[in-house]
Amino acid sequence: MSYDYGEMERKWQKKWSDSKLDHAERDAEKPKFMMIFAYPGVTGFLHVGHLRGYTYTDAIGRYKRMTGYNVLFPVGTHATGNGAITLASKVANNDLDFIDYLVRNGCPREKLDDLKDPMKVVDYFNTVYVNDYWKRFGFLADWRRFTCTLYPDYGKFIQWQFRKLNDLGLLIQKPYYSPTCPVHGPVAVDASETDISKGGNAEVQEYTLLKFKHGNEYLIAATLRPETVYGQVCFWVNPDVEYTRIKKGSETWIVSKPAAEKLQLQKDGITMLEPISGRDMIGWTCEAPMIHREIPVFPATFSDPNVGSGLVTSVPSDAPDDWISLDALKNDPSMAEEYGLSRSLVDSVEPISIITIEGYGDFPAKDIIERMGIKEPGDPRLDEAKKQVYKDGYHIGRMKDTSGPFSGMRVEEAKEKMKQAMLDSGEAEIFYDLTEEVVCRCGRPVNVKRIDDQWFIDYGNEELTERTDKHCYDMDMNPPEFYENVHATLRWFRERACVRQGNWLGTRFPFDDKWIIEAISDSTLYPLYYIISLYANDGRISPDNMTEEFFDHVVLGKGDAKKVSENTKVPESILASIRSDVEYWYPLDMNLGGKEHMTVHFPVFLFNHRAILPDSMQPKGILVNWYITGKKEKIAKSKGGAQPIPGAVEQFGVDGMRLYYAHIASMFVDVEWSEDNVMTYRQRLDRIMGTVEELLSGGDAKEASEIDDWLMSRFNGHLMSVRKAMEKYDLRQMATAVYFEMLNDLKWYGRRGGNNKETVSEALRIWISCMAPITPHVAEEMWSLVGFDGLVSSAQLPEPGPVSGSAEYGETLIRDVMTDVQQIKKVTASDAKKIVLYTSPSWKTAVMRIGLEMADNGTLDIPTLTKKCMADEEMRKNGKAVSEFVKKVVTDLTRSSLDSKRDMMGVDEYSLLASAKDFLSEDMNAEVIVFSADDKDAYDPQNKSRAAVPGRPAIYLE
RNA sequence: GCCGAUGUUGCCAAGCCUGGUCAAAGGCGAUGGACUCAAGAUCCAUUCUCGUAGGAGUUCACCGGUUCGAAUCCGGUCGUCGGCACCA
Repeated sequence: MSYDYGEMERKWQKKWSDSKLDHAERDAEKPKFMMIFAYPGVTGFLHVGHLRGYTYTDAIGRYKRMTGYNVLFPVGTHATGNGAITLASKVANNDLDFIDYLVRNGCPREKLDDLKDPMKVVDYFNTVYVNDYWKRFGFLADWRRFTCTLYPDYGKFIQWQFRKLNDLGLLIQKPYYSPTCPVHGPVAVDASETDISKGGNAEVQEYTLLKFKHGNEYLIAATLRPETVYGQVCFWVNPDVEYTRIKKGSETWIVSKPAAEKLQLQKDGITMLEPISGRDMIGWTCEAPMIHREIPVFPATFSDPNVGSGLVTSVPSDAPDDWISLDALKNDPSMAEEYGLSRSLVDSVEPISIITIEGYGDFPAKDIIERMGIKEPGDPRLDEAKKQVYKDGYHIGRMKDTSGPFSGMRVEEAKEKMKQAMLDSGEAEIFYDLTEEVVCRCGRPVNVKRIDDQWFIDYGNEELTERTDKHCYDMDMNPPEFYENVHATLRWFRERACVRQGNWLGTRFPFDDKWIIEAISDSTLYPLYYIISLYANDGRISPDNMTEEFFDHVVLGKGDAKKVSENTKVPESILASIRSDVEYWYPLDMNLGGKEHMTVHFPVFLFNHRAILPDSMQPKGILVNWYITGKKEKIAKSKGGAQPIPGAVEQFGVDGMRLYYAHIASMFVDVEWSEDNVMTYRQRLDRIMGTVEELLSGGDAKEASEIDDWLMSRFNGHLMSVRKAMEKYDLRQMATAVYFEMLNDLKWYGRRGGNNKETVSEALRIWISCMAPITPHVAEEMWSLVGFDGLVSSAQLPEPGPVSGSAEYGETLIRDVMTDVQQIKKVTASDAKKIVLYTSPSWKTAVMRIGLEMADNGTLDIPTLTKKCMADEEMRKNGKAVSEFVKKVVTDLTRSSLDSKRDMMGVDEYSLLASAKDFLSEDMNAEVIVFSADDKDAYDPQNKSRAAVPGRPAIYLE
């Protein structure tokens, strides 16, 4: 049996929309709940992983709606950055893989021409996200409020946000070092390669420039390892390279020509002087920084004028290149001769051991060379050797006692300290360089340039950090680990570059429009904007109206309404309405996002709220969800290999997928996508629909019986656990109760002959209401099938009625008996034709009752209970059996919950089993006879009745 | 390396905070049975090991500790995953 979910989905989505369920309007009568999921970046088609978090959001919103809240659930997209530009350029360049990806995901071919324009790309995906994903999934989002970070009105809001940050002194300017094309300015260096034609994987690396005094000029070496200066024994110059002198302030430096050009980009007051050949410098001595020793200048061909300064200080102990080059020089007398170096000078240079690394000897460089079998300078494996020894040294190394005041420090720490010491004494400077050659798409070389006027948001501000941190304690964050860790993350934040130049989409920086506000910084305060976007979208206000004064008024309540109205040309009534909306909806109650947001988006979201908005508008909750993964790796949008959403929806149905997301795992673990798993959820929905149909077509017992009490008690219990679970947004626990436990209970109800119309109807009302948050379409379908009024989506979740332990206990007993019989059958491998049950003798029940009373008063122990029992004459006759049973009862009562025992005592087991005789007999296909163990005439050939205790009838099979 | 998360019975995944009712929920898969000409779906049962009476034994990454008692608390080790900044 299979249902047409597609038709069902369309039908109910239309009804929701017709009854404006998706509209959220201020309603002072109702408590509000405002929620969002972190809007996605416009970078391609979404995959089944994204819908996980979105589905949680909608389900939570629907639940809140059904428990009395007025819910605002707006959506939008984030298109800032170069994503859309990249996509557009791929289309423009006729990238066949990419075009295939578009078409495979449902993009019509005739649309392709349009998509050469980045803005059209954004529009296209905005439509796809809203129509093909969110609406298709049945979300009750308020579509009228949709916004995108590239909309002009959104831009106005962001500019206002930056004005406020500036007012608060949180915008600061300081130098920043960025890869820059001489013509196009700063460029983005990343693998997507929109700005550059070569070098997408390059990174900016920080070198320490060390100054070696020679006469009244300086040889400049660049190093990544300032901590090794105590091991310097000589200096390398490439004899075949022409270097240059430069004027740096009042000093004269010697560096390679490319280095001189790069330095001009980063440092002030540099002028080029005359060149000098490397060969001429060989045989000089110079004074090494920090250690202030004269060291000789030796020839080395490995030093590359394009890397660093083109000059290298030599630390043979820890640098494989240095070790092997020194070795070569020592072992080849002709080489020394060629450069006029004396034998004794060369021999006098001995490596100094400076760092101890576990697994290495005194000279790590030597060890690694030998281990890798490297024999001579120029071996390409030296690069790998260098990386390895650097890495090990940095992470696990310690400075030996040859390192002066830095002796004993961990390398990691010594590195910073030594660098700082040399910077302070003027013996060193900082220099940035790229790890590989980068070429702009215009063909010109990209180098690191100092930008003096880079803007930052000062997240390092102590006062702000303190206040934000404090607010976090008042928030509801899930998982709890995030609540714990967010404080450390907030403290870790420093200044963050918030604007950039170049080929990017985004909002212009309000104080200098050569800058564009970057992607993280324009997506921090945006939930607030959804309240205002409603008015911008329907034309009641336009971007021109949205001045600083306007936002100050509607968001912060500043200014006189009349004046603001005059200045902004927005009617007073509109201003008042927006202001009331803001006051009603804000703060945001829940912000849901994927785990990648924990260290970036969520903290800046919190910082900006705390900085700009008053106490009453601070966010209340954050919910983090984990991923759906592919085999082995995260399903990435960019890879495009994941199953397209529309196809998945076709295959599994929206509700099947929604149920899958809700139930497959806790929100806080990654889940591997598996079509088989999703399919089983779809089948479960089939089964549920079938069960409802069966229940409706059943007869009517008129009189309610024990099984009806049982079912209602169970359902009330489930209803309570559903509410409890949803308090914590625990959709999984909720789904377990609704789609598994409740279904099983209904099956059992039927199996036990339950068919009272009223009970069934009441149970279905509860059941279907509980399904509405997660599988709303199926719920609506069944709701109307049963004949309930209106839409379940706008109904209220029933309040749970009483739960009766004793009503539930009876069925537990019957199931236990059935399990035990199965168990015995299995062990004895027999197929019993006759099943005899013996309920507990009354004296055991009496002992249990007395024991329970004592446990209630806390006076339960073995001797006292024994004494109390022996006071009874009847019991004394069974003396030995009683004392043994007392022991059992006492351990039993101390271990298990007293409630369950109380429920047990409230039931007459004999009549219960007797009334279930027919059912048991039929179900187990055997004759069933029930005796009380008190019955002297009972049929009991093996004296099994002895074993009977309360809650556990004895069983005899034959 | 630093910070964080995580390791449960064939697989997925609850339980862990708040120790006992835990051989450990639920789902998937598998096996047997019912239904069916048959397949699928559905329903029932079983699914760590042993066991001709409802029991016993050994388990929750590994080692050690606390406790009358540990999957749960503490310490250590190993493995896996994520973040480490201008990237959304």
